[in-house]
Amino acid sequence: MIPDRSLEVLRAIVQDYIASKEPVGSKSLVERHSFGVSAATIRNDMALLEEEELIHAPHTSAGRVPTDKGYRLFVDRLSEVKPLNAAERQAIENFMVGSADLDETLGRTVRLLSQLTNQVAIVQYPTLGKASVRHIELIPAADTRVLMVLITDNGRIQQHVVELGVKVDESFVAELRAKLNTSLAGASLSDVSAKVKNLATGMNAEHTKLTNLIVKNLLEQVDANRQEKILLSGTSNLAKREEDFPGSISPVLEAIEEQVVLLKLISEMQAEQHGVSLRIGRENQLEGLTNASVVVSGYENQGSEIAKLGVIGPTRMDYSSNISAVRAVARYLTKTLGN
Amino acid sequence: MIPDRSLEVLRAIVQDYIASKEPVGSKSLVERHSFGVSAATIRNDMALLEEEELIHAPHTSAGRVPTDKGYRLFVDRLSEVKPLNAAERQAIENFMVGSADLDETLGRTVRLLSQLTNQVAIVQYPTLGKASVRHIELIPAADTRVLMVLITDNGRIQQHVVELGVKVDESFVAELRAKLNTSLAGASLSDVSAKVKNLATGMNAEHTKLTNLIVKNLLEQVDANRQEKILLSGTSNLAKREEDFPGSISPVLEAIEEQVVLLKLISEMQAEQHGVSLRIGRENQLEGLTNASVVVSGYENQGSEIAKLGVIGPTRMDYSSNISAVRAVARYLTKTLGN
DNA sequence: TATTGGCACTCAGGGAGTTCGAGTGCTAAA
DNA sequence: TTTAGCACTCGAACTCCCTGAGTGCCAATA
Repeated sequence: MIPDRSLEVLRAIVQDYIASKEPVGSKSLVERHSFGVSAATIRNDMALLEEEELIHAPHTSAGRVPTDKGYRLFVDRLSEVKPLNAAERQAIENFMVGSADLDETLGRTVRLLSQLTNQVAIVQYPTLGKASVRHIELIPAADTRVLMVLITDNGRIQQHVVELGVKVDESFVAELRAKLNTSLAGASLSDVSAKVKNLATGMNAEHTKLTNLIVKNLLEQVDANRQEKILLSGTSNLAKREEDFPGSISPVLEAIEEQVVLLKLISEMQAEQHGVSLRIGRENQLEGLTNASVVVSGYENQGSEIAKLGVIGPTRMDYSSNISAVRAVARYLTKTLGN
Repeated sequence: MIPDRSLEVLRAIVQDYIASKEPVGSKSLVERHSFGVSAATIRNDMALLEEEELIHAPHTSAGRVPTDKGYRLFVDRLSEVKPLNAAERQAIENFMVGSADLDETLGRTVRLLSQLTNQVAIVQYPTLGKASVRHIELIPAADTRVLMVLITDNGRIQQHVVELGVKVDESFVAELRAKLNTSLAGASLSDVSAKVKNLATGMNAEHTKLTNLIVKNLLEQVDANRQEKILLSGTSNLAKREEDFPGSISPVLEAIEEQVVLLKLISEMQAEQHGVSLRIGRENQLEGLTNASVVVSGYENQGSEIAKLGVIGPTRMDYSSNISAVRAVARYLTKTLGN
């Protein structure tokens, strides 16, 4: 395999490159680090690293730049996670304190994360998948419409207007509301479908029709699991790092504006070591994100992971800091939701 | 005042500059437009326009570029609003059809607007100001908490978790819910404060305390009028027009990320002619938006304006098209909400 | 008085040529 | 295996120069 010193050289290259944003050459490397060998030796090591496609020279007479593969090896084997400093911890505490409902908590979280990392932060709303029903509300909203509100035990509230086509009878709505809550309160979302099946038995034709319509909408809403929501913050941080994205930042912005794609991406990411998961450059397999890395971690409520949060930045990012920030914020959010 | 032909020259300069993105000179001007006079005459007119600070030369031997003042005169007096073409109308129809609730409708609207104009689109959520209460829901959410949902007749739903500090009695919550709805249903939001004043009379000490707590939260929510929400879309369009923003697009992105500031800005804008309102460049009086223009229009529900929508782009934008797009989308949204 | 042709002048942008220096790979010696 | 030495490469930065679009002004003209 690759000898130890060569790995040290890789580590040094990644660190210097992140700090200076300039391709790093053998000479400056021996100056800044004490390898105890000469530049020529380092050059041999670099040749080896290039062979392994861990680094790459932009042109003949230039220094080297880590490849995606090089960054990957770096984060997996060469970097240690930087613990947050006191100021950062304090910032987290301050930011999260006193948020009342889910919307506000997540809103604060995403802003916190973008400020902490100076990257684009994303926070996914809790998925309904493992949650259970806390309450269902039916509220006549206009002549022929009913507003259905579904509240789940992870604090999420979904609302949807159901168009019934005919004028609704308030007392019937109240009755249906009671029925739904009796049969569904506490039920896990995956069980809703079964439990609600025979709700209309014993009703007259019109009421059966209405009930089925509402039930259909309820199931849609439960299933609409995939229509997840994402919060974004710190887009302007991308523009500040413009030079890190060859060409233009425009495709990057486009990619992160496509919430559906973004959701798919982070859903696919499974936690690796350190409790975080990351995709580097082309690993994202997304056109616009070839020069971007994504760091995500899951956050939990009641012991089960409900959704993810993370940051997106240039492949040339400070992985140690960002990983620890994402991890810390995920933990704090889990803690906050626990109360 | 400024003679007619000089104004024609200004119009031509604005149009050519928007199309070509190059400073426009006297010669190319006479080539592209039939003024019936020579370039030298046009130069005299241009000197006049420069005197009036309507145009400006980036450097001695370059063509001219409109100033903010020049654009202003152009939109106010020289441009006619381009009607949308059939394809655009069709796009609007297609986009808006079949959206059920407010969230979805506004979400579609903002995406539509950004696609139509190729600019950054913003849509403000309906303000509560002139709305009235349709329904108030109180739902025990955890031992010591109650979820309060406020539904207004403009379709907006606000929710908030109230921490009561003590274990709540479900039947009392139901009773309070009934009371609130009896006294407030149909009441305009500005009347809520008065109508709710004596709600706690006749209750025992603990219930009085709880009631007041909930009422306090309700009023906060009603007052939290200013905590408006804004939807954004098409941020990547900014990056595509990067060259239109001298320096960097970063300050522009920062400005539009500051929702509070943005809200203040568009709230201040009062409709001028054509039913739209616009701010050009420095008229925004916002650091980051000195090279940006904002076009907004109000949309309505039940005959009164409830909020605004619009686009943000470079001062060098196609005002005619953008004004008509904003206006059309605002109308369609009003129509959609009317149903 | 308004318009025009003519003319000298300006200056950003682009291309060509040059230098500079950081960086490389290779080789032969330690 | 490491190192010193050396010839070589090539992007970045600089200078110099030219070009051409554009200007302002003036005297002649309609």
